[in-house]
Amino acid sequence: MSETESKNFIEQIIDKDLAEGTCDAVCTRFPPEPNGYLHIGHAKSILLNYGLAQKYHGTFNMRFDDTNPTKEDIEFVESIKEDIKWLGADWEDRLFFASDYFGQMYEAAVKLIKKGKAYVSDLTAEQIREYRGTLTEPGREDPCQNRTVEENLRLFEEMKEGKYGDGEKVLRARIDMASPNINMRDPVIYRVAHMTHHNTGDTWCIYPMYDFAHPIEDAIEGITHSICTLEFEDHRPLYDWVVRELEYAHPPKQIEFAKLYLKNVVTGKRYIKKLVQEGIVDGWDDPRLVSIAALRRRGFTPESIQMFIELCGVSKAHSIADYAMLEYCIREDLKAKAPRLMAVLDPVKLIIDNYPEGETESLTVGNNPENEALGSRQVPFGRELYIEREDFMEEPPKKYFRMFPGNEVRLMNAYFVKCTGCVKDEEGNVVEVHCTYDPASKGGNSPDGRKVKGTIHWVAAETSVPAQVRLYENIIDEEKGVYNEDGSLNLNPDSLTVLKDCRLEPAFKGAVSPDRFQFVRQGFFCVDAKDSGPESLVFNRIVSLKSSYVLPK
RNA sequence: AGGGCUAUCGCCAAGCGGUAAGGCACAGCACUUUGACUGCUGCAGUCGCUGGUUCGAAUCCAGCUAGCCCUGCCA
Repeated sequence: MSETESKNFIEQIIDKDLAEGTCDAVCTRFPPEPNGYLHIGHAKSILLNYGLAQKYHGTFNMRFDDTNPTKEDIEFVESIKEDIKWLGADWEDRLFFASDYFGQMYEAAVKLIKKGKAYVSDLTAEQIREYRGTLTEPGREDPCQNRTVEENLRLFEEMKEGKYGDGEKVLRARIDMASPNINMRDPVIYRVAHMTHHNTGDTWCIYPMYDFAHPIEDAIEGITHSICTLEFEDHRPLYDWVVRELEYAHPPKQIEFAKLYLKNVVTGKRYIKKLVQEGIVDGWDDPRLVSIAALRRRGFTPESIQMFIELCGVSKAHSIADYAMLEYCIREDLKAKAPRLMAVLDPVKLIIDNYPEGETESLTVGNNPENEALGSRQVPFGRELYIEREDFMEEPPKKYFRMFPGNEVRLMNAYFVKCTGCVKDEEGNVVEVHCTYDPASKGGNSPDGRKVKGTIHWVAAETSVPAQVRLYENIIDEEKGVYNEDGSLNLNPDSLTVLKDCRLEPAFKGAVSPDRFQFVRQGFFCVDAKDSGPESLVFNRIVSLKSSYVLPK
């Protein structure tokens, strides 16, 4: 970001902290719970935290917030690490697990008990709920809240020793049962859970709650700015309370920002689950979804996602970004760095009547006219080609520059051809377009300097690779939104279109598997990384896919 | 309803008392070996509403309205 650009509100807070000496370096972290796959929303948090550390020459930590063994699975640890690495955020050697701090958290709890700031409660979960009061009525004091320090110490020790079953006892912070902020009404900070933890095994049978654990994790790691999403705003007083009561020398500061939502996209786990069950998508990484893995498979690059997050900005206003912004970013990133090959999605034969029968030739074509560093390739040419069905019109509308009888166009990188007519079947469908070519115009320019207004792409019929092209659209109806009124998913049946009989130039062979492609709106073909590796290809006829013209019936 | 937060163009988003940046989208023109890309142009007389303070308010004050979050031994 250049210096002239304005700073977001978090940067303004950091600047102030630095200026006032509240902290002297910046340390951020990304603390996911390993309970699912990362999606585009997480990318914002990851890139925000990592970006701030970079910008301020500070550090960025990776930390799994694994304080609840009942909800977590080691399975997700690896996929999360992989996704973050792919996105480009580098935690170097700072990979941490909250569970590694269980000992320190236990000591912290003991410290609170000794200060008279925590007590063991015998209340059941249900009773605690009752005693908590409601949004409008204050809570009532816990009957156990006046236990002596010694008794609390003994009971908490016994909790740790495994003397009590799940739910039998909890440790509560003594704050204020009448607080208008429900989080401050003597929150539970430790619970009993006899369960094997993926990291600590059976060492512990008591586990700290998020509100107690998180500020400790941040303080231990020397995090200066603990950035989280808006729903934790109400928890900040408790975060600050923990940090203050534990008397950390350099208290971390919690800052909240608005989550990133994307228009017309499903992120809810239960909905994705439903889609998988119904066979509508083929998993959490289906290209129509927005998990990091799905975006990767669909052909998005890390750079495009970084650009997108940067473009979206950071604020506290609830917002839903337009999918078009994401598409803009991938176009922007790929346009100069991906090779552009020719593919005909809806082929119709083009026959050059004056081209010698049986002859073929090989043309040298640049891989990307905007980037010569990408080199060139040989493309076969011959008498029979395929062109896009919509690049021919028997009776063209005004301002149609492509093939119509009598019109001359350029076959990209090849020759000028003049359309002479077409052949139709008994139903009136065009089956062949005919033309003559100008041998002097090889390479796409005529020595006499005459110009053509249209240039179309093509593939040589004989050597072309038949393919099915899968067109992915987001699965949600743009008009009606993600869910129906009854809460069911609103499905767009056209979210996946398979175009059969597409024709690709031979260079696709080897570069990609010819039967499986993906399509990003406005013309980017991307290899399905799940099958064929991560190269991305730019499809050359962009406008044809926006259907600027109504095709003849 | 108690508490917390938010409200500036269709979508993001600057703005921090001196007279509404920018990007996406959209539209028009020019250019072009793809009608793309690129370039240029246009796109908020007004900042949720109503009052007030001020020479001056999107910015300060008061009141209202709308939306989001909070009553897990989840994070």
